[in-house]
Amino acid sequence: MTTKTVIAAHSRLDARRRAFLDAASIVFLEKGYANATLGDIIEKSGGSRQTLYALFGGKQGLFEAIIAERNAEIFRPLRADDLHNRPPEDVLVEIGTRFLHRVLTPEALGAFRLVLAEGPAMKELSERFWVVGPGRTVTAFAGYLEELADRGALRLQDASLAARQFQGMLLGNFQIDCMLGVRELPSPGEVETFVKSAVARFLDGCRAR
Amino acid sequence: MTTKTVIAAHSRLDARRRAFLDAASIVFLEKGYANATLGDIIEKSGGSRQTLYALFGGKQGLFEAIIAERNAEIFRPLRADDLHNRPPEDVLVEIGTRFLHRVLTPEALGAFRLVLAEGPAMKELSERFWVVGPGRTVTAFAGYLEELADRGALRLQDASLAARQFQGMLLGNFQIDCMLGVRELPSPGEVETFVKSAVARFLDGCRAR
DNA sequence: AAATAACTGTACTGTACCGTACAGTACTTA
DNA sequence: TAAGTACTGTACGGTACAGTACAGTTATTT
Repeated sequence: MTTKTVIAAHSRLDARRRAFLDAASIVFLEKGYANATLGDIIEKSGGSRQTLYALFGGKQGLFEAIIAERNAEIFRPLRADDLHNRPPEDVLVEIGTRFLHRVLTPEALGAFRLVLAEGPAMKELSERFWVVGPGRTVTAFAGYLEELADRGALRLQDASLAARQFQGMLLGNFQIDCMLGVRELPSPGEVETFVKSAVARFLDGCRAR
Repeated sequence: MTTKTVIAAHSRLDARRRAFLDAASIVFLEKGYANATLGDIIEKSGGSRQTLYALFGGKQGLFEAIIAERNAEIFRPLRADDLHNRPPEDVLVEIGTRFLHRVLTPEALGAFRLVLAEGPAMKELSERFWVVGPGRTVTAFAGYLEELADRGALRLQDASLAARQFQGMLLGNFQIDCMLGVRELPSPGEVETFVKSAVARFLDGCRAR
């Protein structure tokens, strides 16, 4: 078996894989895990049942694969190289805005809801989700706040606590309201206003006395 | 049919109703809507399938009934009469603590998760949930903040915005982490520390400049 | 062109479970 | 105690769907 064979084989399998993942992503997000049927997914993907089982082992395997992928996409690190020597206000506003724009999309909210719904039944799934998701971002915030505190730009007793408060403030009711479907997604303008206000209040709160 | 008859009949039906609600509550919270079976619930309740259908009309009717009940319980108004002329710090800390203790229970988190999970499939359920739940509490916070602003105790551009930030800060990652099951419920001490810190930061943030 | 790998399509099995029907049993009231 | 009400238990219909078996078809390599 030559290298060429392997590559060709891989690219063919990978194309099928992609088709399944894309189809499953749509169907699961639309109907939820339990109400999504493999028939729906197979039809939409253009593939066959047999191949699905060969690639993912079954419904749950497919589900976990799409959650992992969505997750990597949604929570991939926020680039912040361009913000190096800017004042904390600017940095937090900028990062906060990017964060919210990432999280407040139909796909991200849908993925979150799926994990919440199936969480009790798939424990390690929610753990993996948390580690690369909310856990990672809050750690990143905490790191930056710690740095500010070390430089004396802020007074903090507990950077991790502050980071959790900050992240909560940002997500605030946006996430809940949007997941519940009681409001549409905020416009970029609304996000910006909200973040600026939150950052100002937060930083002033950290500087008082 | 005399009054006595009616009362007696009611109390009998009500006892059955209770048994079903209690059982369903446990089973739904444990397994999620889709994975909970009526068989489980009937067995646990000690009642019969027939009576379940007579009382609730089916699975969804039962589900909505338990969500409504849980909701009324979890989000019943927080009494605050005792806090009348206390300083804002004390009031917010006290109310915030009570709020968190209400929301951070297995039952409340479970109900929340169920509604989030089934939300898209049951639209008006999530709306009703929001109105008496998160919506009501954020409105209450906004009202109080507005009052403080009118008295000049605080400077606020937008009380509703501030209330959403405050509520988000409180729930912060507690709610997410606990719903995902990646941490245990916080101890009363941890809640208190967290709320005090959040309130201090928030109020200082509202007073700066 | 032969051989093999990568699929597709259909059909089937088995099971789980919602909802209904019905016949029977306990409790309540008069 | 008779009449009615409030149930229970079992059994069954119907359906939906995950997973498997297998025979056939198209691409890829040599």
